[in-house]
Amino acid sequence: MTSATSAAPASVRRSGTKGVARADREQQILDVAGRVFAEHGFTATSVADIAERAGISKPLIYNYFGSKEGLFERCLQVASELLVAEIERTAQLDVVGIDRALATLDGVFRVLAGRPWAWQIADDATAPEVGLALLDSYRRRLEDIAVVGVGQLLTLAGDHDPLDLEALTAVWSSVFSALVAWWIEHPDVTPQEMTSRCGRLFGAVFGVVPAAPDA
Amino acid sequence: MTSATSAAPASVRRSGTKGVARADREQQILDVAGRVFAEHGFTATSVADIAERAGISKPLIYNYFGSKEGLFERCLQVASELLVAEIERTAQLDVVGIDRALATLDGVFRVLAGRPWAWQIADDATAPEVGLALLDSYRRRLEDIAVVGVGQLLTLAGDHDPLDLEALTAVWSSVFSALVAWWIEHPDVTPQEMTSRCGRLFGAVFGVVPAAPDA
DNA sequence: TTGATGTGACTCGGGAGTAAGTTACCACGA
DNA sequence: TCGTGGTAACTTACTCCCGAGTCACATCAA
Repeated sequence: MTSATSAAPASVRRSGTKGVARADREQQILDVAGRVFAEHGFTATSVADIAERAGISKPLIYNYFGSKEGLFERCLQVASELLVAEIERTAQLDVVGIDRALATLDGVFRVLAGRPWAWQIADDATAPEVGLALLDSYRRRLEDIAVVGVGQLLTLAGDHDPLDLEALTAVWSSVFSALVAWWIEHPDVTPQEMTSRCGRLFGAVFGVVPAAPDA
Repeated sequence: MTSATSAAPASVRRSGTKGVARADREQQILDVAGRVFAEHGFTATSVADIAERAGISKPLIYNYFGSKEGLFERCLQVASELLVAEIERTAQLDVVGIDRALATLDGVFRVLAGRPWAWQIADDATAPEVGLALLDSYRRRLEDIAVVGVGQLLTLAGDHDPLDLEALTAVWSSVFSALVAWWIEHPDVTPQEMTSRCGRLFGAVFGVVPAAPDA
């Protein structure tokens, strides 16, 4: 209708707005960036690659996020808020022991559906200086919660060694990461299926069948 | 004679051999490189950094290893041979279940003493193309062994789901990595202490006290 | 003297970051 | 209903620096 479309260059898009609002575009970039950062790590990821995958140009990223580090920080922030909120919510529930672990896993799987990179991004060994502080506080908050659950288990077993607590907490975090990583490699599996799978595995390992979480 | 050397600086060492044999120097470079690669990942590590930490110059590394990727591959190879040999040795023993897991951990901790990077290097998400094949075959050999042990546990619990086996194997590998990583952050702890710590933790988690390995 | 060990000083490509321009949407007045 | 500016969204085409890889040469043990 509007006249201008008459001799519009059908194939090649040139510069100029595409009618996408800044907020939407930022969201889209964050999603792509999070995925790529999680896959290759901060250093091995190039801004040009993110731009290409997002179907935009590099300067737009700099326009919206200032720098590669700024983009990474925003990704971390998104992931942090998402996960910490969910895990703190689960920690409020009055379940303990294995059932608490399962409930936490279940919540995280639900939150992570569609953006599984949010968990992986915290394990980046190549994160820039500025991100380290954020990363640390983020990890610390998650570990503070894990320590409580793990501590219950160890106390129950009569183990009061603080280093044992520290080590087992690290192990538990790692188990969590491994399950998420496995899930990412099996995209067809739903969060619900993951939770019931974890239930089975916990049962086999601990020799008990935990109560099924409300599915 | 040569004009510039007029005021020959007594302190600064210039070029020329330092009397170190190639084999020794290669070993030294591999050790430094493995450490740095494990810490920062392949991409985030610069050859110049490795050279500086080893107290030599960059071209010597290229002279001995051809390229950054070549150096990385050699590191992988060293780590692979070291660990696969030890784990296959342990797999020959006729212990099963938790005791087998403990025996494996014990052997690996002993092998890793002094070069803990050998385990971490396999988890590099930024590894170059050429290293990927090597990395995969390396991981696969370790996992083939892990699968047997994990399979015993699951079968015992009446779980015959192949995906469960796959997931739990990934978890077990991850537990292994976490314990090694924790150990690296606590350099004072001896391999023997690590093994007994693992025994305690396993006991707490599995609710049984496993037989102590021959220390 | 010869060959192994070793280095200073380069080249060159790739990726972070930038300057300046281009296009489309959207008020607002006539 | 139509221009018409103003501004937000977007790009091309750069600069610049850091790090991989190289070359020619220096030193020393035998």
